[in-house]
Amino acid sequence: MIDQIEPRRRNSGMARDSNRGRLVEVLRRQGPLPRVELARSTGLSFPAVSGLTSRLIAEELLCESDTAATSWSDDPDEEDVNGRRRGRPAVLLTLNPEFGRIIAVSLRMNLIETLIADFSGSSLAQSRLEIATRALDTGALCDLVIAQIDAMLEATATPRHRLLGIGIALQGIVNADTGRHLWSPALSVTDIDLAKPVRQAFGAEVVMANDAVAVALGLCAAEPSLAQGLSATIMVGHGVGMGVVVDGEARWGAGASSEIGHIKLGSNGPQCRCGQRGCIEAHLADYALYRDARTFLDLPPAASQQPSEAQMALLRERARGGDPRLEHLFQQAGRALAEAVAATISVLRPHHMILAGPGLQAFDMMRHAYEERLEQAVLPWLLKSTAIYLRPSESAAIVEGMVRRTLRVVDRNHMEATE
Amino acid sequence: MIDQIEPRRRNSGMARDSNRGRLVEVLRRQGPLPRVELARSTGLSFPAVSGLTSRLIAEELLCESDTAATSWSDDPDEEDVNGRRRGRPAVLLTLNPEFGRIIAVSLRMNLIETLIADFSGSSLAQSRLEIATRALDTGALCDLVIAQIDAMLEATATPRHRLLGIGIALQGIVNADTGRHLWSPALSVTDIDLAKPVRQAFGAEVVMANDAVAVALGLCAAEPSLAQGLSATIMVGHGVGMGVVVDGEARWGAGASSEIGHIKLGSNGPQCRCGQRGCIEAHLADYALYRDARTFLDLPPAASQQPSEAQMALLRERARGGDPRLEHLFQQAGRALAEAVAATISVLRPHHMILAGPGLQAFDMMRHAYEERLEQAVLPWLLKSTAIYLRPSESAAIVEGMVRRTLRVVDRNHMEATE
DNA sequence: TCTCTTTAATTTATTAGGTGAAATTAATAA
DNA sequence: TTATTAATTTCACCTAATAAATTAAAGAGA
Repeated sequence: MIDQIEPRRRNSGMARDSNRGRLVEVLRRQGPLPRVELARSTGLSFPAVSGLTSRLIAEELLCESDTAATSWSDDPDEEDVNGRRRGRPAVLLTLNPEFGRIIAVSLRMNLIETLIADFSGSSLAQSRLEIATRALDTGALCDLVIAQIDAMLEATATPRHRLLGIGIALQGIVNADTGRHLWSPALSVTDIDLAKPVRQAFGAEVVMANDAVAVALGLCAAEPSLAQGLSATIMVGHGVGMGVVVDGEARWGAGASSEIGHIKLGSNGPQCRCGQRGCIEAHLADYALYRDARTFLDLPPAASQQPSEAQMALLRERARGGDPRLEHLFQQAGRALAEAVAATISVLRPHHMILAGPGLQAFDMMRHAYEERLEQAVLPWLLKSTAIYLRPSESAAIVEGMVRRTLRVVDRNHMEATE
Repeated sequence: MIDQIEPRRRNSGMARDSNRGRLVEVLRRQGPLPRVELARSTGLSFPAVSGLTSRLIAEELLCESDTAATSWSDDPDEEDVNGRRRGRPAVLLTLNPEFGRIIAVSLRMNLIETLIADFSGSSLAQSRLEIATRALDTGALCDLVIAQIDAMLEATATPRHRLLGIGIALQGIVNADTGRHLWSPALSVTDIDLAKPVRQAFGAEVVMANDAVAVALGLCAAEPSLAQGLSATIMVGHGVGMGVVVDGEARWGAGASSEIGHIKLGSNGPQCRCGQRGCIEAHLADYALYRDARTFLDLPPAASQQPSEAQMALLRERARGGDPRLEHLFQQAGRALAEAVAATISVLRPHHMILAGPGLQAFDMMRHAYEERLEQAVLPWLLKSTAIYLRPSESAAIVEGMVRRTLRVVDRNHMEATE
């Protein structure tokens, strides 16, 4: 039923695997639960859970949920028709939504999405700003992000001291050690430190992440089966990125994100945005497909090399209309995707391989070439031991995932702060 | 000086991060240390260390080392010329070599190496058996391995109950979940369970690992700087494999080893042993180089497609003699190696990238093509953030690494067993 | 030689945070 | 109303840490 975590008795204090922290983690993952169930899933004794929760309630981190109607048990035998059983009814505990709020920002080519959520992870408000991001310099970008966050705080009447954390997902390359943002196709500036000014402006923890990592976390949070073992999520869209998640967490050597899009398919190939030639991205990303299609097709020019969603939809429509040159283009993209999957499986041997992002809306046209190449490019038994999923997720997955990631960091900080 | 590990106070019992376990781990890594130093590097208090060590000594896991002459401090200011300081002299503690013994076996193409070590990791005896491994069936293989282990026990007068663990490193593919050995170029049989019969024969824990992983662990143990962060070790020899080590441990999603050798360089290429075409291994492994060289050169045939060390030495000698066709072959191998490194860096973004194995004895001839291709194939800033090391290690590294790996498992089992 | 200083290790009292068993509480069923 | 049931809390105790004080073993100096 609910996964029985190995009990870790008689330890304490040390933050992330303190029993306090584990209670919060379980509640975060499995929603409102009564104390008995918390004891079962953490392996702690009832008295321990009782004591810990009463302290957490005193700190206002938890609260007793009055929606006693919702049932937490999966076993229908234990309930009568009203969802009520004999005996003292269980009191459901939840993360107290009023404990504080967090903000998630997704920064992409020509688009800044912002979302504010309460401590339980429910969205309170969100905004979407279309703007020519490549035209911004470092200062303007910071100001813009800060203004967006401010607008969200104001819209939900959130005083600044209630803001617990800010998560920023970026398309591009984030150095996990320094937190600096090295390069992004969405920006003309490079090697900027976005975290620091935002942290100074709000005095809240700022969490940076690659957008593929954010999507990967969002997907793993949504489907518990993906949160077990090693999962690799390839994001196909404006670029081709990858996020790696181990047991539902984005812990990794050097930053959880991979530059899979810049593996080369041959020593000579189409020009990639990165300056090198023959990158997987240069066959598969939307800008590459659109650019190549325009060499033989009459299509409207893309603003700053970046086709809009509408323009990509138009391209797909034309391809489905039966143009053999376009068909060939998408077949090429399918092969490039297969190579990305093959390299990932060969190097990482993940349990789960997830293909996500808007680029997969054209997967029907890539499928044949993709499957054909994949079979040639991966050892059969290796392919067999990896489950491949298609999730042509919409952009909301990024902020969703970023909310989860930010909350996890906020939880940890609080556990460390209160010893 | 000695790296200060974050103290993890007031927890216990739970095996692998119990404080007992951490003491053993520190001693395993840093050799004989006095109690004061143990307290410093674990962050525990003196009384805690005192109590824990006295219990470990009672269990005969530790002992007081009488080699008081050796100095454990790196700071020369704190010592006088004799290596002695004022005050009560420190009593060095060591892992008690007499606590038990372990055996490491390396199973490769036409070669079985076996080594027996005491609990402190010092080698006591070893053997080397050349035999046509591909001629063996499952039963004969098991019998052979068991006989080799028996011979080692006898040679060192080790009673069976003193054998704490057996580590077996195999060239090929090990399924970490089931422990079964799926495929190896050294064997004609597939999907065999070597661990079970050996475990039954000796009643000791059996640890299986890929040979590249064993080498990776051995290298990380030998050079502490490699044990920090994510390190990827590519082994070039009879095949091309990779081992991934995170913070000195071989923990990984699906088994710590990678099938990097079977990433494809193009959709059509030379035939690989695995049955597919264009694998990196088919350009880089010794059998491929030798096979291709024989198409235009008069060389003695290799026994069961596997050239001997002498034959490979001959090939290198001829190539250095200046045959342009051989030069081209090794350049091709250099490019294949560059692609392997490029794919690894792009996917994993490791802190350390180690190139190891006998195949690198020809690296001087591959170097130019390797460096040229590497620069084209990896994003420059990504290449810059990865340190690449050359370690054309000899075969001893495999058993060395396997000893470390086996001892770690044995330590853990003991910690769990004694609560 | 005897004492002082220094450093290592241990003893003692205390504390944090867990445990199991039993008591308490709040509901349904009879 | 009373029995039954299940969730939660109380109580007494236990383990493994800590801090402070003590003991141990050496060199240095009179």
